[in-house]
Amino acid sequence: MNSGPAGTMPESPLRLKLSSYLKLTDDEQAFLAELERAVSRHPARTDLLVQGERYGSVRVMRGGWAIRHKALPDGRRQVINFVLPGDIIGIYSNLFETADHSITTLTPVEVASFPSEKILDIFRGYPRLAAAFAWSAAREEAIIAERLLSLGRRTALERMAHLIVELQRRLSVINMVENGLFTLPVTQEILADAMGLSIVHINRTLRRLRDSGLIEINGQRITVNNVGELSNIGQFDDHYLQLVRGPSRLESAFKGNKASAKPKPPPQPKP
Amino acid sequence: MNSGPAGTMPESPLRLKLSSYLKLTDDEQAFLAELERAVSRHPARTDLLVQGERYGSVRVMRGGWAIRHKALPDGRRQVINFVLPGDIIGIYSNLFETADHSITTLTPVEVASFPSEKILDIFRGYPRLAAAFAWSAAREEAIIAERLLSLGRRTALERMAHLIVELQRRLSVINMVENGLFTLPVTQEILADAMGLSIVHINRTLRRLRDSGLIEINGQRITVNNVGELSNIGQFDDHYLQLVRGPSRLESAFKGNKASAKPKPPPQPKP
DNA sequence: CGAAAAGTTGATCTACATCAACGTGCGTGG
DNA sequence: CCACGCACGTTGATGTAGATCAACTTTTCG
Repeated sequence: MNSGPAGTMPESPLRLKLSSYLKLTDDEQAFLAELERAVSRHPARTDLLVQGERYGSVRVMRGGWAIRHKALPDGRRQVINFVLPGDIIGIYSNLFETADHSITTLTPVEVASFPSEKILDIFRGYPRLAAAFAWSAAREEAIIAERLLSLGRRTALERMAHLIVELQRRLSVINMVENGLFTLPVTQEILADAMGLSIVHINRTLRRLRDSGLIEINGQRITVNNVGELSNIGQFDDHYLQLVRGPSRLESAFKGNKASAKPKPPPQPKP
Repeated sequence: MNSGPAGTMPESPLRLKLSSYLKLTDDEQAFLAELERAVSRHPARTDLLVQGERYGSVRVMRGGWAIRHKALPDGRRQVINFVLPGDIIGIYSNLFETADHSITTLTPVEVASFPSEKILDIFRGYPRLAAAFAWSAAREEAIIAERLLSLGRRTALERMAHLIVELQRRLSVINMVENGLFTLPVTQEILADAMGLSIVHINRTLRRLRDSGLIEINGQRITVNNVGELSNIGQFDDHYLQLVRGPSRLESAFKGNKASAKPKPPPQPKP
């Protein structure tokens, strides 16, 4: 691993992702760039964080894939989520003493990190940015909740279909898909641990998807031939991914700026 | 349902919960109380929020039980989490346009709500409180992640054991358990939807736990006779619940206060 | 009190796990 | 440059946790 400010600073996937939610000012972009300045590299199959370990700092994935996973004492393992470029590792769970999960790289990876205390700076000085980070955290939770629905109520075939579509969508946002083709640097064992299935069953399920012509796989390259049908099978509803940028609900609050604080008529819940 | 400022203001479960993370100043407590001022009541089996619907405001559970759940188009349903007193409903997902899940009450419920924009006020004027809220959100995500581990890699018996211990612990923090006895206002159908199992199998699993003397059930009252054994069965590691209050990692940052980076005067302080 | 909701239990079915054996690509060291 | 080893993928045979179906009992509640 190799640390320190990077000489070149290419496009930041995080900025890309946050921009899909909120148009960032120059000031905010500068601050964001500052946060991502300390970059380090790690080879594939490295633990960036180990369950039970103390948190160090907040990490921002700049390139490569990783998984967030939890293990049972007897060795059974569950992959909670895939960590893709632009994802923030433990922005809030950093407030915990120690990690309740591990992060392991799947490919060589480029990670920026900044001390946890800077979160407070964001809160204080950049509330809009803080909201964007919060949005990103909410999105991540939504992804996990959707995965919970998969494991609880979808069949193996549906789960696989759903996962493939989800990854395709998430990667699209950061320009990592071309004509339905993208890299899936993942063994069947990892897929099994992500979907709560056995390796063998993953293999058979992928075979079914391949045989029906919906996807093609060559090594780590996967091509989605028919997103529509795949989405149908997985009962995929992309709402939870927050891909379309509606007019931000907070945009007005940001503009009027004074926000509220006191004078606001008691809200009327329960429509 | 009955809205507006409540005449009496008993102990706030949220304050209780946050206090387990951070000792709140008088000022912060006052602000928190202000946030919880607009209280409304809802009967059992009411939707507080429906998948696909627009978010209204941030809600704080003050009393009663609810579930957060997602449904597939064909009707299959997954309970994502149980919403208990002190839990905040959608603090960050409020930044989404519309909800990707539903919230439904299980019992009569008392809910406080405040407009989403106030989140910005918290960021700006009460960074410590913002951190406490973020901690609470991280804790909720940790609970969901642990549930994902359950559905993916634990057997039915293990899942049930784990869930019972989890609920017992969470309820303990807000003083809702007495000698291992607590109210579980939940049908077996809901348990089934939470554990990704069938009703019948939930029934048999509960029977096994009852027959082995680990728990007793009378209507909606459940008694845990042997937490230790139940924890073993469920491979329960309470780390993710963040129950023990270590010295907050940010405590020092809060004290030294200036934190780091570009010092910006807090633009919008307290009311 | 009567009906619907919730809980219970046995019989049977099945999606997925486990076991086993073999194929295949590839990185490393000789 | 080959070969050996090993991680990974594949496929068939068989086992099983949990689903489904069905019938019945108990509780809840208008």
